[in-house]
Amino acid sequence: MTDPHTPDQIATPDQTPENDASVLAKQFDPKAIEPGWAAKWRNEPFRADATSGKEPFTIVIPPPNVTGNLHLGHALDNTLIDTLIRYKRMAGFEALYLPGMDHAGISTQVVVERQLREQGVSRHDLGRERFLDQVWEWKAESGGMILEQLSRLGVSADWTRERFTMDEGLSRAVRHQFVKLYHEGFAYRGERIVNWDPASQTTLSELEIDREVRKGKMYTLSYRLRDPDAAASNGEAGEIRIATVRPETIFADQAIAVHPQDPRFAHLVGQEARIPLTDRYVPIIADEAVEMEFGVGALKITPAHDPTDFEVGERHGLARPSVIDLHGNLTRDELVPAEFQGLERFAARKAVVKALTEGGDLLEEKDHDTAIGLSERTKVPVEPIISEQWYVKMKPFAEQVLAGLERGDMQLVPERYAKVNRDWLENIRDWNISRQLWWGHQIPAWYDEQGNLYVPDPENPDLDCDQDPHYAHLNLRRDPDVFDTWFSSNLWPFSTLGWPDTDSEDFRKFYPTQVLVTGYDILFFWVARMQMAGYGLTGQAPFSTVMLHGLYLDAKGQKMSKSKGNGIDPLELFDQYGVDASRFAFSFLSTGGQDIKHDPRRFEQGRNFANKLWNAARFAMLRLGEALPNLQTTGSEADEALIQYVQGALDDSVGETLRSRDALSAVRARPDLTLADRWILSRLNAVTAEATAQLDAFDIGAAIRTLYTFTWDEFCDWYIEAAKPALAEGKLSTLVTLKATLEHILKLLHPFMPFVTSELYGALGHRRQLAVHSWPAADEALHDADATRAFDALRAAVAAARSLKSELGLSPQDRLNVAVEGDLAPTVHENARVVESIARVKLTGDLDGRTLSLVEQGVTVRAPLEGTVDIADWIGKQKKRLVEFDKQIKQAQGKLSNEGFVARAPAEVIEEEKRRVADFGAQRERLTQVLAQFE
RNA sequence: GGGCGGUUAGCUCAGCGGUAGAGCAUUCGCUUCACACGCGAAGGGUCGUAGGUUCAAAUCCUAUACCGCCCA
Repeated sequence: MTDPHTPDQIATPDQTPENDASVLAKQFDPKAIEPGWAAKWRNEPFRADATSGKEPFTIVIPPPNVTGNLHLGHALDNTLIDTLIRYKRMAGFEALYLPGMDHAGISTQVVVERQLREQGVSRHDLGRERFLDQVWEWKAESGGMILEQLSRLGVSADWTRERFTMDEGLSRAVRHQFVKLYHEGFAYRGERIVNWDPASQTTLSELEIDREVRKGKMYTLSYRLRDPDAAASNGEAGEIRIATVRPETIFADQAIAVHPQDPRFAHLVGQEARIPLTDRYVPIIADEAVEMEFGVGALKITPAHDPTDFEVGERHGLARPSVIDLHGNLTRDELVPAEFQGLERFAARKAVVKALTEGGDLLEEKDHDTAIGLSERTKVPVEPIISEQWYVKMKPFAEQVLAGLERGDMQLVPERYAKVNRDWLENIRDWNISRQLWWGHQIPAWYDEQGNLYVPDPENPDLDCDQDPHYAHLNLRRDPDVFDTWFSSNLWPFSTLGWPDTDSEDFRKFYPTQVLVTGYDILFFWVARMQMAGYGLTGQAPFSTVMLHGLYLDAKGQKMSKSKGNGIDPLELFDQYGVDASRFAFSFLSTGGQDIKHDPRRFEQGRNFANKLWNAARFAMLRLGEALPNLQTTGSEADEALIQYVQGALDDSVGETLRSRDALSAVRARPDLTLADRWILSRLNAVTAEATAQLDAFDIGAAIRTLYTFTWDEFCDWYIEAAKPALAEGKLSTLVTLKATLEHILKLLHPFMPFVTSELYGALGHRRQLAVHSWPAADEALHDADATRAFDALRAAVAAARSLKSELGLSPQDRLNVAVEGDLAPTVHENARVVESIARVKLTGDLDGRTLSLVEQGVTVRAPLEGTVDIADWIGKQKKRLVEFDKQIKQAQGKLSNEGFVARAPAEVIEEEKRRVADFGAQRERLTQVLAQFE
């Protein structure tokens, strides 16, 4: 176990003479720079300008719960959002990242109630008004910590536009929504079976319930038939057997149901049977909802305590008395035998089972896995009860969304979620929007003493009915319930932008938004409801792209949860690896909406990468600093500008000089560019185009992988190494290439790793922060195929020389003499200095005596046979290569001699195969000669 | 019961029709004047299984096994 806070992670500046103030520390220390930038971005927010002429690019934050702490899901969401926002801002859009929070009805009320309980006070002791004061007080003091935590992530949000679902404007939006829905006939009151949470004393929507399979029992009960001679069905004469998992509800039974096609029971339909432990008889009915295979084929129907039974009851006109109260206890209703009255539901089950057993009515008890519903907040099993609630008709809105999806108004990324989205909308059910809570938007509905309903006038929705002069003669009482939390967050993309004032500047400029980024787990909860509200209230899709990412799982692949205690705190990851490293990991891990299994190695990779980038910049600054005093002005204006550009890196009094883009176009035309310069510029162009395309396709993972590989494997490992000789002599065009390429890379990486890139960009002498600079454009003029081919030969020669040194057991310092032959040998010789410097060898014209040779494409590298090489082993390896060459040649020739291939494959693929035959043929030939020496 | 995703090197994962990749781990050599959070060299995979389509399949189709998720 590593202590994340050990001081050995901390850079120690001024340790060596080299580390004077003008030079970067040897190791990147995130802690030294992150707080400054985070504070800057929090205190001087990226304000989006609603009056600018730029094209808008808007993303609204998935509002975190005001009660919450930052968890990895938030960190992932907001990293992806910020990456897109920073990219688009640099690319010239009026980018708006709108932050805010959700009041989170149940969660918040539960938190505050728990605190009160610790003081021995219940919310009822306080009363509604004082309780709400308490909640607001709590919110002001300790709520909303999450946004402070979020700002550590370095998000470039517009904090001047921060919103809360219960602030004034958003509350008004919620009221307008309800009033409109009511008067248009979409919002209605209805008696339905609802999911009741006996712990929090409120109804819950389907989505707020976790289904869990638990071990339970299935009981087979015997109900006596009124006609004792009736033929046996599934038991003895005079009885019917039924199966149930909830024997405590038998007192509310209204019928026994069998399947209409079930031959076992056909003759019993219409008969009556007696409920055990009572004197009450219920009819035997036939209904399609019964599964013949389930249990013993017959079920008791208890409309008040089961959703399916409720529907059966409706079809058959059954009464629906209830025997369980709101606290989950059996009622004191006369239906319930006295001995069971008032018992808690699970205690009641035991007591009823005991009584049934004693009475001989319980025939069988067996293990049965039952799916039960748990309140996702309180974890208590929900109780289906009948209650009058507010509902919204969803079908008409779902149809609008479906039509919109059909038209292509919205794109889902990854695309496969479009089907999930559609399927859910096609099977939509009405939405229970009332909650028996106090914390939330109280429903703007009033009742008079006769129970008549009053809802504000659509012309004046803001006026309470009890303030309305029209109703002055009435004694109105307001509905005590509040709306479901999602009845406000469904408005989030436009309520935050001023709706219902559709003329407001923000609404006109920034709505509809462009992208919505969130986890697929709230596709139904939130995304679909925003879609419906968007079409229903604003007439358009609230966003054009829905980007769904996977769930962040623990290292074992399990969902993180408080109860499991397997949560990983992102703040600790920030402490241990740095924020840039963490953002790197999130981006790197996000591919195609796949779930993400936590892997600390990805964070290490990010930390190492940030350090690599830091050191590349450190190197560049050291070289630029050394070179500067010796840069002689040639009098040429072009040179002068480039010298100033180099100087700008070190002296911020020079300020902005040439922009790196202009430096690139100026330097690319210079005839004295080295091969390495031409190569890296060509690669830079290709990578810029590639990463930009990947970002435009919302493939953030692919983009960071592209940039990581380019920065480390090409820029650091090859370009910097190859540039060292030219830099050592202060060559202007290479100095400029180095600086401009580095700056270009910092820009490309900035959306992903904003801290380290901003810091380094500043260290290079820029006063304006990197975030407000332009996204680099790919420039085809930099493309240089010849340079790529030649540099590849150089790399092959270097790799071969290094390999030889290793085979010969030489230490890196040993200057091995090597000779290079082959078609591309002239290129290698032209760049002898570079090869010698990188591979630490000496190129010689020819070598006497026995040699060890490595054959690569275009070049063969030979070295004197000395040192500790195991010849037999070496020959073995070369023979293996020979076999590999043969295999490749045969494969390619096979294709070329295949008529179908030659006739149908694209020309360039055929060319490629021909080239391979030639290349491998040549290598094979050279290798054969090499091996001949040893025969 | 319906739907979706996954199965690729020891581990965690990219790649998703045209020569099997990364990080970590492993072996060997290096304090080489940016970086040991580093540099260099090397070993390691018949891409779950079985069919099919195609000139060409890790990649497309069908079936199947196992793992996971969603809906009922």
